[in-house]
Amino acid sequence: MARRGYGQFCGISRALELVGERWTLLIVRDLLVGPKRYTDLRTGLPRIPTNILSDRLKELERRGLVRRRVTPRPDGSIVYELTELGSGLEEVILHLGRWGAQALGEPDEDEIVTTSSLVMALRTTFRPEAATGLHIGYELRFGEVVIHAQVDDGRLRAGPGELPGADLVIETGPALRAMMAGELSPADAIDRGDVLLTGDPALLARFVELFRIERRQQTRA
Amino acid sequence: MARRGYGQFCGISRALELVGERWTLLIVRDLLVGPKRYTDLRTGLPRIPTNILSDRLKELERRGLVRRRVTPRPDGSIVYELTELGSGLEEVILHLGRWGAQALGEPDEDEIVTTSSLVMALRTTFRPEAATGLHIGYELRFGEVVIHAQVDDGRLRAGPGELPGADLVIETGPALRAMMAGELSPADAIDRGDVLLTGDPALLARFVELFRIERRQQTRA
DNA sequence: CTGGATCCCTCACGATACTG
DNA sequence: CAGTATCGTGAGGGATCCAG
Repeated sequence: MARRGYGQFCGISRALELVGERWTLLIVRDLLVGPKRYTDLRTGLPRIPTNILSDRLKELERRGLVRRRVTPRPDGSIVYELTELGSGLEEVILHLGRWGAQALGEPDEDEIVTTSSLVMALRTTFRPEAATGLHIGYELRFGEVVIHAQVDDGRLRAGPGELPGADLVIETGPALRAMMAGELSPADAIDRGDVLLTGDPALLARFVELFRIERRQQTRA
Repeated sequence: MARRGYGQFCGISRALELVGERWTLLIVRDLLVGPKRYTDLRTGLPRIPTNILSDRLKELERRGLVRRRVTPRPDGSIVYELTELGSGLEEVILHLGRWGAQALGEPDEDEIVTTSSLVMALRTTFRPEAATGLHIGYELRFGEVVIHAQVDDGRLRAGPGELPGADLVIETGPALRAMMAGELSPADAIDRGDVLLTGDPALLARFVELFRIERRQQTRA
């Protein structure tokens, strides 16, 4: 997108010149979950052409958002990770995801759910005010994707992989969004067989209070 | 950017499919300041090709972010305004501008400042916590661009045009960013002749407390 | 296997001219 | 004022190939 910039001396323009190109913010989204190798990024973004991924990473590095690092031996592989400047985009991406979630609807048949997108979906929809005093560990299984979310008194730690000793393991699919959007009650979802639980079933109702897709963005606090 | 979408069932992807194309978020930025006619938008975005502006407006309307409205007689002109969905992007854009402002540096010689971009710059950098109990009206003149900012106890109303009876009128240029970023003290700016004041000069120091470009984004509250 | 580079093709975007 | 029409260019898409 920065072929010739926007010609405006403005923070928003500058931001778009830095990360406004196609695919760029999705790469940042995945890197917000943690450092990743080239192949990890390709796996998380199956539709990105390899030359584009290569271009974007080089530009992001040149612009100071991403650092290319060789991990210590013995594996000695290359990982890409966000610099402090790049990490500063977290709030932007969380707000973007919050806004976009209300436009999600049902998944298109060619749309997939990836590990990083699901982790970020939880971070996006988490409501700290609903989590005061709570200590719950969730494991979430969406098709092949397995992630976890540990809620501790208004704080969330969400990441890839399972959570041994989780209070509740939720196996589900597209019904998850419907529940989080308040279009489908947890009870109905269970009845329909849209979710499979292992652990305390009451914690599912709690889950949809903690992670919620708001119908409408609040206009201004 | 949504030629074929990203193929991911994810709020961030969906958001980028809706507003990720080039120029789109700058159009939304301008519309956040208020409804605008086609020509107003062209003036505010001099580098946008007219067919692209036309395309973007049509797509934004089709996607439910923008409404095309004919103003009541006698002028009967056409204005574009944000729907509630479109207005929901305000937080995204404010965060984006906050992040991008730290990468601004000195203006390139072909970069301009527009009315809407300056209004949004103030909204972006406003710190409510620095404004408790204050009641100040500023008029800001940046080249040809004239805008105003009325601060009232933690709230900001910023818009285009002058502010009759302003407590302080600030005439300035690129030095404004340097001051807001803490790279240039208000006193030095006055000494150098980089700003021209009409009103209480002490309110300039207050201004740079109210509107500040942070060096680094806070990583996470 | 990872971490890319290369090639070709298409279509979105850019520049400009023109119209109701 | 509010766009449409036309046409050229280059970024992005897709497949394949290559080096460590």
